[in-house]
Amino acid sequence: MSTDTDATLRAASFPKTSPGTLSDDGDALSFCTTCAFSNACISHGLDKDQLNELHVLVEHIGPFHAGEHIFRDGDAFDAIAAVRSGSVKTYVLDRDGNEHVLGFHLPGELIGLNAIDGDHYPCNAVALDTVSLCRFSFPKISILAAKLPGLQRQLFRLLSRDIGKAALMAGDWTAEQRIAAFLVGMSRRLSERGYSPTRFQLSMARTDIANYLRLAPETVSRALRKFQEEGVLHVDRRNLEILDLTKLETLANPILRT
Amino acid sequence: MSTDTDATLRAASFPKTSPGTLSDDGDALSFCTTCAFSNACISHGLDKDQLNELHVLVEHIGPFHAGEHIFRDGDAFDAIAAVRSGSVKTYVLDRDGNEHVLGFHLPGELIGLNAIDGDHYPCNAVALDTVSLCRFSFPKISILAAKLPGLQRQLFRLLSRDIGKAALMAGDWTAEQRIAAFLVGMSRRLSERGYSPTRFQLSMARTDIANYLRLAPETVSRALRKFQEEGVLHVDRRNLEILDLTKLETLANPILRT
DNA sequence: CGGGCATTTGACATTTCTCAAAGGCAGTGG
DNA sequence: CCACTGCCTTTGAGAAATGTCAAATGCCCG
Repeated sequence: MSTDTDATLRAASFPKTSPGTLSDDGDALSFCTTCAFSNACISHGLDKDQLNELHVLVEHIGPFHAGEHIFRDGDAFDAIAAVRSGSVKTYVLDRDGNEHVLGFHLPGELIGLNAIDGDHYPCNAVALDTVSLCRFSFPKISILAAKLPGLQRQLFRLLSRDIGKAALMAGDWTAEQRIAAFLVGMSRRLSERGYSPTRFQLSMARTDIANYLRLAPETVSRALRKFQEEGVLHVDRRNLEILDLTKLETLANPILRT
Repeated sequence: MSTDTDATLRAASFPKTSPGTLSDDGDALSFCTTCAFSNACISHGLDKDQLNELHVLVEHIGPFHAGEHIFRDGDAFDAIAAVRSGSVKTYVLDRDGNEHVLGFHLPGELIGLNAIDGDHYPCNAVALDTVSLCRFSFPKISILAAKLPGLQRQLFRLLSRDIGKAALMAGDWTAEQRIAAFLVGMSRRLSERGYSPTRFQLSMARTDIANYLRLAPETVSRALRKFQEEGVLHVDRRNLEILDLTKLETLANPILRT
């Protein structure tokens, strides 16, 4: 279960902030360079004027600090958000109180897509480190989407993509395959954002990785050690260096289907 | 791996059929009573005229016979479809040729939603028994969705819902919990369509159930026998009678989160 | 009636989990 | 600056669930 260092921030944070936050960093368009959603919209038929219409819907919110919740299971839904910086974990608690990690969200990725069906978020979202977000009011973006076919299409695509992604980890794979797929996935997602595909720092605890992959933390630990012994990986606490990406990709192949 | 009793039907079937098929059964609106999608649209703000605009996009296709493919991994995507009758299995083959069942689709449910992101279907869809479908051209329905906020919203909701559903089975649950959740799910989905929640016939083989739940067929068999010995279930080949739905729901509780 | 599958059973193998404990890094307070 | 405390992580040994393999059974359909 996640700790919440300052629960009082929660109510004040995700719900609307003052309009001023939009230009807090002095450049309302700056998120374009860090927000894959916005970028994708450009490449899917939105021109500059249309993109501006999208921009006025955006609120920059945060920062959230590690352990702070962005939203909680049951909170009223009215916005999706793109991660600008930091990383976010989404999870649910089952009725026995057990945590189930649904995913990790890196810069450029959207959170809250699974809330569109319903009036409430169906999961919790917590910051793993210092997190800034772009908030998109969903009612407003829906109205805009009706006017801008490119935006509508992009939203459909993003939703559709997540359906496929969720099925990814669902197969019955060995612990090593799962972990390889996780590492390859992190590598690819980070490199898309301009980070090194081979050297990076994990923002989540081993227990979170294990929970996400449906393994015991001990199994994750042992597999990482084995990868290190085989020269595939260099592990130093949360700092990773992938020494043989090809080997990991081969292991992860059947999962990633790429 | 699925057999395809008549591969030649494939190319001719899912792609457009003659417009005449819309009224083949003499009642262009008849699918409303069997298609949850259409029903949901009504209850989400579409009036009769708007629904008619939706109807002209619809083509009734089929029937497909057991083993026939509705579409295949890699086929060009341009339509989603609602199951009118029968049931459909979706699956992928990994590069080692192993089948992975993604889901089963009963009357009223949509297939092809995970294809919207991309120009090709990312999986195969095969009829498990005799199947009729309503085909919705996706480009056309997108255009209509831009005009009808209720339809757009409904599409967003359906996509979002599938993201959540995919995460459902992803947890690490015991064989009994998985099978209980599967049975409860079937029961609920069938009763939504007006069938008995306690007596029904499975349209899929044990191996498909096992594959879907990521269990060995033997494990499914043993679990069903155990349920029968406990008086929870009566099993006769593919005919099931649920004797103690409450017990199954209790087992499935943490998975279904209901 | 016979062939081909799907399903069930039993015995056994193996992966992964569980439990218990030690090690190590980080932040706190003296 | 150092010791302390707490949490995350790693290790090891044993247990349990599930998978694998092989074979028998029974159903469906030609």
